Amino acid sequence: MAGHGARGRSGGRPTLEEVAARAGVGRGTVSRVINGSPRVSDATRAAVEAAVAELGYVPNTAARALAANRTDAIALVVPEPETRFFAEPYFSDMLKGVGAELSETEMQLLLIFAGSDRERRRLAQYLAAHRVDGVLLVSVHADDPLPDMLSQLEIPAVISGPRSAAETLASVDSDNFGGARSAVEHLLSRGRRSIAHITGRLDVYGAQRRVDGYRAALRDAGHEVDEQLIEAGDFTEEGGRRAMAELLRRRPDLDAVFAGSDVTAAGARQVLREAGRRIPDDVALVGYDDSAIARHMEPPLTSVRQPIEEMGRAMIDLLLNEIADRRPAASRGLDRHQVVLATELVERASS
Amino acid sequence: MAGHGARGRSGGRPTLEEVAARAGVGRGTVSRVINGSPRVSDATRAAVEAAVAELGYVPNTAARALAANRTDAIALVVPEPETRFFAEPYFSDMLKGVGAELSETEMQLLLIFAGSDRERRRLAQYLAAHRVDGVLLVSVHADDPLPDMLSQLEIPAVISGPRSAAETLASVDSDNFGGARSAVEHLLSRGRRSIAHITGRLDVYGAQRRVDGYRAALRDAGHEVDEQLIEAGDFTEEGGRRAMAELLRRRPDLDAVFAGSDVTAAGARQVLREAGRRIPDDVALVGYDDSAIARHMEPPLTSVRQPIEEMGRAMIDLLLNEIADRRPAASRGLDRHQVVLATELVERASS
DNA sequence: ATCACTTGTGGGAGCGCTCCCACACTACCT
DNA sequence: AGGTAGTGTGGGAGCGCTCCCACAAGTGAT
Repeated sequence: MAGHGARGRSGGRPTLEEVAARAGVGRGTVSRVINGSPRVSDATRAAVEAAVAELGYVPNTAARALAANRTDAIALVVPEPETRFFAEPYFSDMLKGVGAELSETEMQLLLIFAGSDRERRRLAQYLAAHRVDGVLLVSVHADDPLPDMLSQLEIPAVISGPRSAAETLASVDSDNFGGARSAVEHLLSRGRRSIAHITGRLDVYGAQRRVDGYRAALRDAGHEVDEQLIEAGDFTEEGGRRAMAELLRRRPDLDAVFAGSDVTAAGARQVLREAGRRIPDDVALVGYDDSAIARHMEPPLTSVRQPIEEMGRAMIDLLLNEIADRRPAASRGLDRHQVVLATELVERASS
Repeated sequence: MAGHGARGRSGGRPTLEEVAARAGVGRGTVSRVINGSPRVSDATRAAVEAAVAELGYVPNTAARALAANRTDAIALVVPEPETRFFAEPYFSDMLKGVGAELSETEMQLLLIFAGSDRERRRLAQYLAAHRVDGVLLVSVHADDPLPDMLSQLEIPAVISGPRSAAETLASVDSDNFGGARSAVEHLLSRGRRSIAHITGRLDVYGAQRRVDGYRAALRDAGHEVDEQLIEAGDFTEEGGRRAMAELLRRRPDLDAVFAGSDVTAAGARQVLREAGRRIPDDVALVGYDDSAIARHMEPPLTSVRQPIEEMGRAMIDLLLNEIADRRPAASRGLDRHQVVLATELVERASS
């Protein structure tokens, strides 16, 4: 017996070779047809396609992956527990964009949660085995080792929300600076003059950019920035309450608040109410994210919308380019791939 | 030059062969160590493991898949659009159980949405290419061609919620019969005598079983079943309203309602209120699913809880067995693999 | 001592592709 | 006529594993 040569014969899935025999051509030619190479005559192509159809041929992915050294799969890595993934519409919107953009291609999307340490180790193993051609990274914290690991393994990756202005990975972001600026400009145009800002977690780059945008809007309008009106929050409701109380103590005369997130705004709103301030009559309130909270708040919250679905699409675009570029040892690091998408101010009754 | 032999050499990932050379053993031996075969001496095993560690060897999945004809991946197929997946806690709970059970193994989980026709076609192609070793099917409609396709392709599959009593696929279900019976027994024990039932969609097997359980509970308690007290619903809120109105018209004296789902119960509750019936004083109400709706209803709804997370775990157990069994052309179809898990009645103020 | 197992090991063959070289042909220039 | 490209095609080699056969060496019963 020659090895295990007969394994899986007899009625198994047809192979390239069998298609070639049926079409009366060579293996290489069938491969070219399957992969859409232009160097095939129309007659031959038709013959091969007929054979493929008759035999119900479907390429063996494992063989292709082995020979071509690629997997035709990319991973969306969520460094959070499943629970948060389902709780936040952010991920669902992002996934929608990613899925839509990917449906044009042959790429398979894998969704990988890496919330626990255990899961992180599994993921590391998984990536080390190069089981995907590229990685989409969402909601990565500043000190996460994941991005560096990906660089080390030379796996193409795109991050949503760069970790800093010096981000080395390809990244997609919304225009935090512009979004914050438009929120403040909106408040100014409504005649507000004493506009406070409750920031997000300042170790998140996007939160820093929002502070920058806040400052820029004021300065561009000829106002000077009063540091007393800026108080650090952390994206949470509790943080919003704390910061609002502090701001109210320091500057009881403030007439507007721009919060770093909708959740923060919800906390601020509560404190404002308790202090007897009416919204928007006494104090105008603007949030960030345009989440469900914003729509359901009383009064409905003006908020800055980020185009999350489009961000997902853009991430796929970038990633597919990275993957394609890598094939013929491309001009790496020449042009940095950073995409920034515009935000939109959604005006509601709170301002 | 011999072919493209040098491709990927120089600093590429180490191969089995290199590990073997380093450890001073043959290829076969390394393979045995990697795959945990017991037929290796302790000394040799240690030497190989050292070499693996030194070289940072990680097996090439594609090569393994090609040689062994398996993929080490299973798919969780959701024949719904992403939106519903995120909206319903059912999926999130199930995923939690599946993930937990799978984390013990080397299997990779793929999440595949097949809501649209386009996505369905892609899925069919995907499955035909045998890109997974097994499939988990959730929330499948009675007339879905997917299960048959899987049988045809001889891909191991487990379905959550059998399509009928004659389900051929391995399946995991909660005890719909017992759940319904315990709900009705509960109402009887509370002194209710005229207990109505709003069914789920009767083309869903689980809904039929609930009706059976309802009947059995009444009969076992020595009551005869009044068909006038059974009205078909469809799991929706609107269906609940319609059915409740009808029941109230037919039997204005009813003093309890067992609804086929919490959502249905919500619809029924609304109609009861409008008819001036107090819950639970005039009419007791029990739902099914123990969803968030149940907890937040006014008054909180007594409901039958299904152990969804455990169902996820059980599905993985079954599927892994199916996959293992299939390898050596096993005794197929002898014992049908049907698991039924117990439900639990969660009593709240509505009954 | 002989036979029969058992245990551990090496390595050939093969999984089904892609890549690339070689080789026909054809077409168009000198 | 000879050269030089360009097109289409066939098929060898190799991707990195697993499977299995062959065989060495040890162990015990006869």
